[in-house]
Amino acid sequence: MAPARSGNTVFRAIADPTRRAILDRLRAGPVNAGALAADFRQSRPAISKHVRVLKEARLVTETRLGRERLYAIDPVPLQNVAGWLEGYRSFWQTSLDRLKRNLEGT
Amino acid sequence: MAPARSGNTVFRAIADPTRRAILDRLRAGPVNAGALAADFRQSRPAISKHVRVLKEARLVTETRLGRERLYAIDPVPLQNVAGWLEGYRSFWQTSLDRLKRNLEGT
DNA sequence: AATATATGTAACCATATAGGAACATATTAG
DNA sequence: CTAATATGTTCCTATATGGTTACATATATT
Repeated sequence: MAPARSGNTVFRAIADPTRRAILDRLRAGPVNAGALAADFRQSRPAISKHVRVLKEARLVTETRLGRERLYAIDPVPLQNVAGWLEGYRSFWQTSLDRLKRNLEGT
Repeated sequence: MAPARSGNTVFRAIADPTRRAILDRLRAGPVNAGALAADFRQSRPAISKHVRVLKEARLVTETRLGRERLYAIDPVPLQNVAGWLEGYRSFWQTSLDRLKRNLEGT
């Protein structure tokens, strides 16, 4: 497999619905691993591995507090995705315009 | 596996760098399968399968012209991703503000 | 010190994914 | 009709992914 350019890890990280849900959960504020896992139906190790992927993508930061670990969101790498999307914004604009024109009979 | 909510297929589709490259290529205009594959180092079947994933995500449309097939981009499903990102835009704004404040020593 | 708690890691499994070579199908050219 | 062309599909392989249970490690509690 390719060396996983840092850009790609973000796209890969958000590809999984559980990981997106974790990010959504972290938007409400930092939580420790146990509380986070409790919000999901998967096992704690499963969530732990998802968190690891998110950490590798720099989307989640970890703060150790005694035996606990607090996870918090870092949305900055998402700008990568936003940037990529920018290149398509004009396209879907014109797609919508075209649709609108068609609906209006030109 | 989960029933693959239509939203998720888009995230999954753009997770692969080759597929993003295909979309980027299609932004320059529609191409037929052969021309498209010629632009990549992978085999034609490999590209064909990537295109299939993109079609399932409704990101690519196919037009049959005799024995050729023209592929074109349909960026509309990307709005799904853009919409999801919106929920984070304010966050990275404040992240950057915080960084800026720190750099400015306040 | 001994026990309990919080959490990651290892080992293992099933399935998904990406890729290639060979084959099937459809359409156009001669 | 037959050959050539454009393209998808099948089959197979290797690796990645997501998940679980059992185990390891670190920190707190008593």
